[in-house]
Amino acid sequence: MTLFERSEAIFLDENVLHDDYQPESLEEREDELKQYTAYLQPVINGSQPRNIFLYGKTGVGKTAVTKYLLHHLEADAKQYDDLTVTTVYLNCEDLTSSYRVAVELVNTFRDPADQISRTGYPLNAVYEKLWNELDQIGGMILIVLDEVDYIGDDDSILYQLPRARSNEKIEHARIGIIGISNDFKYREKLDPRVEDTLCERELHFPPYDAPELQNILEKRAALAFKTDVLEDDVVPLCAAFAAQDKGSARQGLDLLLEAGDLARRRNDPVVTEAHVREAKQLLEKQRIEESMKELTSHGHLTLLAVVTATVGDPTQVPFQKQHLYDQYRDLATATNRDPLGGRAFHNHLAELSMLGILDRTKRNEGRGGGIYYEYEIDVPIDAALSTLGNLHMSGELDLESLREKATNLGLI
DNA sequence: TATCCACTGGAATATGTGGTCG
DNA sequence: CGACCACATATTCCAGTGGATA
Repeated sequence: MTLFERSEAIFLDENVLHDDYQPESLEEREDELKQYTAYLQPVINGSQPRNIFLYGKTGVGKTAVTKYLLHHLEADAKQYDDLTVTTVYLNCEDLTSSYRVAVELVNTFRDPADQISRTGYPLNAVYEKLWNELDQIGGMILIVLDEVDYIGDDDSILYQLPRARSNEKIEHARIGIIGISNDFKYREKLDPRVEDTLCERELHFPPYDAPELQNILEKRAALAFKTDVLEDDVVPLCAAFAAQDKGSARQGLDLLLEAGDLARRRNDPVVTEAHVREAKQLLEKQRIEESMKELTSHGHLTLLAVVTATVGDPTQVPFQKQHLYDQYRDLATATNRDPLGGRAFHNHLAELSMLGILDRTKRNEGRGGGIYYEYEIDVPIDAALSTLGNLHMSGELDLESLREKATNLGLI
């Protein structure tokens, strides 16, 4: 009996739709590409590279264009004997401080057997190690910091790096930084010293509109899918969904991939509009489950408090903090945890709202009422319960009876 | 128009964990 | 081991907030 069998039905090469795929040519970004190339020109000439700052929403090609250009830059530099170009790409999404970024950089340069740990050293010691590594490599070193805005208020690395040479920390290397951010207000938050060095050259990436997205998706779809497996309205629909949301190509590609995968799993011969719509819901659901899993146990209890309150009295549905806090404290005691203070609980509610798991509405009832938020669960209750059920605290809590009650009340 | 409610949200400070180094 | 280090989470404190109401 064959357990695994390669399905030949839908895809030619689904990797083309994945995040890390590097296309041969880039669509719809000619102007940015031209400008960007000009900014990088000094590198080839062997002079001090300019720091470049890119901003634009997620999935508008910032990272793709950067990787594409740096790839070419490294390759084209090989023809000049007196020039070595090294590029480093670093995504800062879980590097929340300059310290972490420095550690990460040192580790990417070092041998896997010779890594340093994320804590323990004084900040200066890590910088020293970093200068050493950079100096050993020498030549032109371009450091890409994707999602720089994740580095919090401590931006010291952003002015240490470009100045390292003039401060005589290093002598054999010239450093250029390319910062990428999807928060264009980030620039204003920067330390002025950082702002004028990091943002020497700027490039703005606007969102794609529907026709542009459609063009991009069509090019990729042609490579990814077999001929005639896509119904005519599939690509336009993916493009439209992505355009009306954020104008992100990433989103459109994910949608296309998921729709294709859905069709393949069902052994459907073609991908239809219905697959796309279903894929959209599936992706959304995955996103939310993902963010629910990453919460701390108090975060989970907070969510559970909202569920409990909702099931307890659905007529009262948007709840005020105090009511939820009472529920939460009962749950915490029931699971032998010390309940958090009110302020911390408030932070958890705020975080859940940011993630789109709770819906938060500001209210002001004036004298006798005051200003407060009302919270309401914004994901299906059974989804919340099943995700919570898969986590560590299952067993300590009677989620089943909650589910039962919710079912009886018609909430599921 | 001044008041007042029920929080909100910033900031300073504390606690606990996981790490280096001599 | 003890002195130090960075960091995530919490706690404590408190100055706003802003519109319905007296």
